[in-house]
Amino acid sequence: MTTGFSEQETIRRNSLQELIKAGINPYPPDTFEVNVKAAEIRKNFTANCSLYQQASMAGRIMSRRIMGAASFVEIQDESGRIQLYVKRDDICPGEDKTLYNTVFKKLLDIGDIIGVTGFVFITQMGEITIHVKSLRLLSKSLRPLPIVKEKENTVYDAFTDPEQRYRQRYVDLIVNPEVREVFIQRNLLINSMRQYLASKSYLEVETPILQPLYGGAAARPFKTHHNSLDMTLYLRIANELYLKRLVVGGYDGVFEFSKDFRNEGMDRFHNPEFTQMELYVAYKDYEWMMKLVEEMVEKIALDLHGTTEIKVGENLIDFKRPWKRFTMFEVIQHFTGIDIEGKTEEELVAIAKKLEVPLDTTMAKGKIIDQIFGEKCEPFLIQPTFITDYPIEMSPLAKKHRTKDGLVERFEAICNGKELCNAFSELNDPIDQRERFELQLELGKRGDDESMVLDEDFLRALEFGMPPTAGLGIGIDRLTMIMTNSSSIQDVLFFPQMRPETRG
RNA sequence: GAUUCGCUAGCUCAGUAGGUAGAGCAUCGCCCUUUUAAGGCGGGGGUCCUGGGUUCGAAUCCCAGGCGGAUCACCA
Repeated sequence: MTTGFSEQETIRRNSLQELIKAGINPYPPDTFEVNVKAAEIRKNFTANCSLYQQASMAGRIMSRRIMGAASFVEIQDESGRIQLYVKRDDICPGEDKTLYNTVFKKLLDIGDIIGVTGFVFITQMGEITIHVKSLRLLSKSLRPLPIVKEKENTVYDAFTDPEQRYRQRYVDLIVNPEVREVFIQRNLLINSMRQYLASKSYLEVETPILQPLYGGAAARPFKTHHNSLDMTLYLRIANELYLKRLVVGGYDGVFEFSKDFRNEGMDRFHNPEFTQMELYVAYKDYEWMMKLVEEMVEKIALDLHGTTEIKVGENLIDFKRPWKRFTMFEVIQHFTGIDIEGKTEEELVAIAKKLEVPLDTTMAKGKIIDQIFGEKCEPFLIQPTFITDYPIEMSPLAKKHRTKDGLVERFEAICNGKELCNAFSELNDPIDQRERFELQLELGKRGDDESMVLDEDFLRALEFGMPPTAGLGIGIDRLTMIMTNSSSIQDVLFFPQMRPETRG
């Protein structure tokens, strides 16, 4: 054979032809009536009960134990696995035993999707099982599945190669049930958050992903081109500036679950596309927003786990309100013993050097402080903690602090050593905003390739007047990682970004 | 991008002075009508990631490249 198929693939393709010859459509077009799921049976069925005498269910064959004229098969549907008992004389009541002897035993394989009807009973070994009365092929599988076995909570031959798991997520989902669970949790999390926001009567909106100017965050963008307009467009790095335009427009509470794109390095916390939820509420400030974040995240933990305490790696993280709060200066003093308040740029450089915090020449005062915080404080903040009052230089969209010179009304929540969200009292003074953009342009000239660009239309919107507004951005992938105890962002994305597959 | 580890059958892995490859499961054949990592007997299956080099001979040693993981740098 010069087909390029493996032995097992060839055998399955031959079986497919045999099925067709036997008059069986391996991919039948009609519906199969399912009246119960595996988990439902396993949950409700007890010895001698009269439930599920006419069970009809469909799923994928995951294992087979053939004992001559009777067989045990495990099939898996969306809800889990259940055992089938397939007896020759039951599925072949007449003289013709072809369905069992040939079709079932020879032509069906692990991985095939079948539909069965029968009654539920419990075997001598105590396993809840469907005694099959009829069996039908619903879809033939042409590739061998990895066979994962388990006994006494030990898993054998687990499908673990991360490259294959991420590239062929469908296989990962079939054979690794805990993976499926992570994405169910992700969906519950998003639903919980959406429900919380909807209950406050905020409006869920959609804003452009393709933007002529990228803004709202400090990051490098992806660049693309629109043919008809013959213009450069950028994939959004944040939705902040568009959402604020909507607040100018008169919506007092808007939020968006958004895919954002940043053209930067990848590691276990970063994928080029990721999901954020951004929220803007008029007539509120960052103090108010902290309360909202605590309440919302606590609710999510309760909705997902029924408790505020979540095990993440070695740590037990408690989302119970209220969370600890420190100002940026306080937390730096706490971890380094140095009070950096009121220090000049030169003094800060010296302090960073003393603390062995690496700097580069493009870093101005704000970035140096952020760097010290990132090196010396952030990794050690395990329990959810609000850090407040950031230097103005690193927050060009935040409002100046009402009492503290040189600072803005901003907070981040840190959890498990990583930023969970970022929020501030939004800058709504258009004159100040223009000056801040101009400062960013200066930083750009100095070599900071993440500095923001000036958005004239956004300034025009602000000039019409934006109410005082509190804004929030919260990383959905990061929050999902914490809530599902996942150590890599790739484990909470169905299809993490990968280089193209190569074949030698 | 840097450092480091890995890449051998469908899956998980072994391969030990360099002598042209092995196990378990899966697969194929036979036996077995309540088994469960079913069992018994027998069989097949591999561009050893790719390309060079050293050598009589390379999965194994050397060089270059590909892909992935981990750590670091930038960032959420």
